[in-house]
Amino acid sequence: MNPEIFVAEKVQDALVELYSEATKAIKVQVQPTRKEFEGDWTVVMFPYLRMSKKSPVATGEEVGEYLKENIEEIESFNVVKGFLNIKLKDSYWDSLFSEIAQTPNYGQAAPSGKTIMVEFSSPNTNKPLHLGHIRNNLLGWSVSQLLAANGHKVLKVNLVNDRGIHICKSMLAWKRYGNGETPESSGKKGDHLVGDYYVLFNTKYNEEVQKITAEKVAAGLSEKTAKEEAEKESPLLKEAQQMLKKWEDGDEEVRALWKKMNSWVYKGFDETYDSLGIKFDKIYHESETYLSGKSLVEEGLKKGIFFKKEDNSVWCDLEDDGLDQKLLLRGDGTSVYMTQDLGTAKKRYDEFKFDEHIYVVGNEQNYHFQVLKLILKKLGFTWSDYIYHLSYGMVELPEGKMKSREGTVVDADDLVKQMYETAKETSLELGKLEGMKKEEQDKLFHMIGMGALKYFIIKVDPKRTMMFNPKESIDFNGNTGPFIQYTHARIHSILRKAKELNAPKGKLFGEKILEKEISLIKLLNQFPSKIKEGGDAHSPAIIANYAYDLAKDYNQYYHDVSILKEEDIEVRGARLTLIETIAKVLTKAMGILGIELPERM
RNA sequence: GGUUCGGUAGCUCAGCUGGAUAGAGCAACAGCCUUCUAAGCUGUGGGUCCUGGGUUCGAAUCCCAGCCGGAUCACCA
Repeated sequence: MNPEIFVAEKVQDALVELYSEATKAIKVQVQPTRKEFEGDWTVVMFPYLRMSKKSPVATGEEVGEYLKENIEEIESFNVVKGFLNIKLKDSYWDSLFSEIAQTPNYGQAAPSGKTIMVEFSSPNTNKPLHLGHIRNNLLGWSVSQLLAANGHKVLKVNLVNDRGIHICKSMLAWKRYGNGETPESSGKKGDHLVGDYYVLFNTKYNEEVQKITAEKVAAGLSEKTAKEEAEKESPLLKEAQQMLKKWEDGDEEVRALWKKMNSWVYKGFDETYDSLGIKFDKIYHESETYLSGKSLVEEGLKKGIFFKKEDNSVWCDLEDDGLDQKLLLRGDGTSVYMTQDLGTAKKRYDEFKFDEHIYVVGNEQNYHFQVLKLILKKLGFTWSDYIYHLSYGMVELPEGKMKSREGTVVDADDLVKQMYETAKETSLELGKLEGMKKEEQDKLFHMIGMGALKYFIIKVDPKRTMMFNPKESIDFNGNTGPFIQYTHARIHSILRKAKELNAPKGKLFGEKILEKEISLIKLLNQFPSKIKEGGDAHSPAIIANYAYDLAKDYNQYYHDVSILKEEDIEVRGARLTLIETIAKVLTKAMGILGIELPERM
């Protein structure tokens, strides 16, 4: 049984026995004893003073005395002010440890029977992925793994935004200025090639706008109105809009080009996903879903949930819920973003009957999801309560927000490459990889580079805006992925040597367990509850910070104790099992975050 | 203006279901490699936990008000 619950129960019993049944009304709060005091668990006595009618110290003494008399597992106690510190016997920790060590796949919860759908990534196909997408992808992936560790069946889905004016802009620029350039002919990655034409479109468009504005200003218009008009009148933009219209009408030539350029992009995306270690169970394309949801809106209109305006557009009034009116269908009957999302949500529910649907989408869409849930609820779908928007903050640079127009975006592929290079440089400098094959080294550098990047991003609470400084780059020392990877590698180094020495594992500490060992066991014992907590909070950051705590504690232990030189063969065996268990837990924890741990580095 | 998220060390971040003297890492400084990998360990310095009230035996944590910053309130997606 979990020691925390064990202590809580025993204290509760003692309170009832000593004072009154009424103490049951106040839940016993057990917390780990601060390390400057002696003991394992601390119970605060203040809430029970009314029942005991004694001073905090006297109450603590009385409860402690009762526990020591009656509970076999309790070694001793002390009272400081109103805090009752309880120390459990070494044998208790020893047997708890052996239980943990023997649990296969420790930390993995039993199947819950629940199905959870997680939508994440959801890129546009007109430009390559950047740092913001990386945060999204890493969050989506690790949350999925975290939910799986909680025993849920997880469906990872990606909704690719493959149609719209943005891709038409790239297409138009390519057609007009591209000379038939392809990824093969240019040697560029497909998504970057298409992205370059998107940028080119904007450059040409801006030139055009500037020129027209100047003409209008010369004709007597004010700077502001001239610019506004120019932006609308730009022939280039009009052409892109026509292209979109043609696309919607199924124009063969436009569709063919669209297909071709998107296929380049997908190939590029696949490479990026691959380097990040990300896979999906299902990929949706907006070109297939963008018309859905209309029938839902019409249904709601019939039921009187929505209303029509003079121009035939359909709206939902959310003013009673403290929000505004929301457009659901344009005057010409075409759908908007919200319409599609309503439609796809229903389709997905009908298909999978999910118990929860998580959308990993940036916090700029908080309003959208608030409205989405509300409208689904108004339409009578009770499962709207099980939609959860995992909202995350932007990644900012020291200069401020990333802006594609100003060229301040941090490209995902560049960053991955840079991480690899830094890992390589650092590793070679330290020179610990003699005798390792080139390919293995390459794999390792990628593992370390990605470990650094992923950990850096995941360890921050999702809802916070986070800072990324490319100049200082990502650290490899301290509270980082490589630190944990390194810890793991060193444990394995010891285990390898132990094997050579034929040292036995699986022994028990008996009475020779050290304080530091007990605190490591306590930490190991927390793992399942951390997984639960992280899952509830939808925050893999909790797991990341836990893994660091464990690795950090291990490192201190490592410097205090010689495992292989320990003469007592029982103790040595127990220690080997302890560090092996730590390695196992680290592997599981970091696996949830999508970070691999090497056995050598 | 409405809604919403944030404000903790010079910097990046933990801690927030109320508990004892608020923690890491980076940066600075001082130590530790014939000993299981020094991507490590030990130590020093560094704080009006945005401000002001309130609740409580006890508030970084909960409530209220205010200040600052982000996001959003589109016939874009």
